[in-house]
Amino acid sequence: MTDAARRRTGGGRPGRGVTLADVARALQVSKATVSNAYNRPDQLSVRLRERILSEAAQLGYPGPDPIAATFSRRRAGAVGLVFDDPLTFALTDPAETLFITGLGEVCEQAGVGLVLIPRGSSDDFVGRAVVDGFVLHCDLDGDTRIDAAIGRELPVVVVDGPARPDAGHVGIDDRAGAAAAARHLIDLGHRRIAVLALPLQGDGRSGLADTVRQRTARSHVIRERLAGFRDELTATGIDWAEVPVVECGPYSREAGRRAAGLLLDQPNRPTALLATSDELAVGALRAAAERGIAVPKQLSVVGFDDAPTAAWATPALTTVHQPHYDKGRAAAEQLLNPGERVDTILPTELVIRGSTSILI
Amino acid sequence: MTDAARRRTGGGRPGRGVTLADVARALQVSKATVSNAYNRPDQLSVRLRERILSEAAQLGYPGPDPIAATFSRRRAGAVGLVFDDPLTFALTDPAETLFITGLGEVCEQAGVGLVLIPRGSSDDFVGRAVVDGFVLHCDLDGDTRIDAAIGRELPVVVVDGPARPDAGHVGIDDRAGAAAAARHLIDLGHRRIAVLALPLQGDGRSGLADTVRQRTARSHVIRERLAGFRDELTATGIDWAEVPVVECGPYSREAGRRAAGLLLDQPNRPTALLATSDELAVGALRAAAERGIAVPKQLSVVGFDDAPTAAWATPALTTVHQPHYDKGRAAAEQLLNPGERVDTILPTELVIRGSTSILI
DNA sequence: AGTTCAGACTTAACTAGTTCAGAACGTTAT
DNA sequence: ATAACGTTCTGAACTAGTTAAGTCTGAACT
Repeated sequence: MTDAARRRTGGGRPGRGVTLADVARALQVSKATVSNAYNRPDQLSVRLRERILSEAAQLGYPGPDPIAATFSRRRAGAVGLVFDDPLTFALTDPAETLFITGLGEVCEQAGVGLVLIPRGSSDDFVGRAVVDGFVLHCDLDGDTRIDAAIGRELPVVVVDGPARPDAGHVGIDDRAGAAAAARHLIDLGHRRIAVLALPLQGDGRSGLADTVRQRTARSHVIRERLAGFRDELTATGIDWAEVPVVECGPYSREAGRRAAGLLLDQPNRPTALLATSDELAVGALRAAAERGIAVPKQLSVVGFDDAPTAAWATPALTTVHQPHYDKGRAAAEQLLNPGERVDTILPTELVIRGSTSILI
Repeated sequence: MTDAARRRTGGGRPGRGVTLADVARALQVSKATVSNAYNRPDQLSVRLRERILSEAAQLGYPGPDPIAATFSRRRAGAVGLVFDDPLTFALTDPAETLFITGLGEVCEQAGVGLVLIPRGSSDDFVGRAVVDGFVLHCDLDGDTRIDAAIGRELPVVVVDGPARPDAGHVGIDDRAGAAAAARHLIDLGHRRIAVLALPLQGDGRSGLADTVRQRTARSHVIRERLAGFRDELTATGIDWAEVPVVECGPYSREAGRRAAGLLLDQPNRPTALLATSDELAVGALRAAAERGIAVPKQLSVVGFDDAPTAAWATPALTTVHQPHYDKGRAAAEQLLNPGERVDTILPTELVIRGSTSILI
């Protein structure tokens, strides 16, 4: 029984499978030629190529093993995507989804795969991922996974996190965006304003966040947005220390609903809410509806993100638009195209819809 | 200048990086020992391990190259996920997102990555992906990517698509679920019913689908759901050929809104809509609201999926619940755990909320 | 003193391809 | 006739680790 024949029977796959070398041997050609038959058809005659392909089929050779090819080429053909949150939370946010879509679309066109890197307990997964580069949608100061990615000596793009000299960066001006939202409410006459904030740390705490906790927030984005709110409110003479900032847990919509509920049940309830994400804001809309509080007549709500849900909410949500989809595209393009490190700051824009109105 | 020193400077990374062999040479130990220092600390003395790790740091060795390690181990540490649609559409559906979440969670716990396989123009990406198995959320008959995946001789699980003898399978009883939805409307007294359907083919067509097109639909799931509707309506004496079935394009919500708009603008408009997904149904709710048609008083709407959006819609959507999250988990578990091929059929359940009522 | 054994480390085989520099050979231009 | 050239194919180096089996050493036990 020949080697090839024994393998073909593969009555339980005990030995390795058929390899490119087997095909080459069977046809008395070199490995290079077989490899070319698959990868560079112009490098051999049509006749020989057909013979090789048919012999391969005969032997049950499934084509060059991608793992070995990756090794030879020293190119994985995939980029890794790292989130702050475990997948469970990350994908529940439509804004994040939109980001991935943009990222995925560029990857798709470039023919590279997208690897969702598991969160795990350590940085291990970043160190072990078979990828040609990383996009880190990581926002927390001192996230060791950013260092781990850069340590791999692969191209790295950090999105929304703090810019670093040794990695590309894509982000928005969170502070200015937030300031525009706050200014809008102030212009409408609101003074009793409360804030719904995404988690400030990675520690799972929620509830009222005092100014110390705000200052020591590890989340770069949230710190910036709170600063934007503060800038405008303070400029209007409102004492920021008196502004309730409620930190919400994961599963934003439900968390926003609960947090808004607490604020709205207070005797001297706010006339407007600033949320650091649309999901929180949509939760707040629900909380208001449950209490018979009319939005925007009795309560104005502003979101942040302009996720697809914002336009579909009832009432449609006034929010700070940021180009999530373009953020994904920009990150992927920066990663896939060689060249100098760049720092892309995309524009934000206040989108006024039906959830805000003049204070009566 | 020694080899190692030259590499350390790496003034433009012209040569390869530092390898495990370099570290071994520098310390006069074997490659095996250096490998063990990283992968099996119990195989060498603590002292030596520390020396190795510190020398590695000194030389700027970033640890064993994952690509080479993958090649040696012949294990990628990742599973591939294949969708029907390009990522652009796939991720816009919250139900799909929930599925990925379940899948991702099991992978995360098992420490394996999740690779989103690009759609591309051919099956190439399936043939070239560096993975240990595939989950195919593929629904279209004759999808060659399923064959390509099975051809790789890796474990494969097909979700929602037609069951195959040579691959695992996870699905629901679409026909029964759809029948329950139709029965519900019939029990409420509705007789003038129209259907909003997800795409029947991969051909991008939309609009009224006649019974021929319904029968020849390549989408297994949609064919089954339509059959479920038909079963119940026909049993009640309604002529199925007279029931308008409108096929909607991608970006379901907007497509559903448009399709529902067409139906509702007709002189003898339906009193109830059956949608094959919640996104379509939510679009229909919007179309009704835009026309001042009260739901559920003047129009009943039933969805399918019970995606998170269903409960948050106004009014909350009556829909057929299916366990997307568990579907994802089941698929991952089946893929990661060796053993016999199994066929998992998960339960569906009609969830009655506020979008349906008795015909007045 | 000899046997046994565990711990620490080495040897060498193995993973399955890709790719570049040439070789062989027929064809075309000078 | 000869040089130049293009096509087709080969040889051999190269990718960077993992791992099973084996060697060596010293200590404990008989």
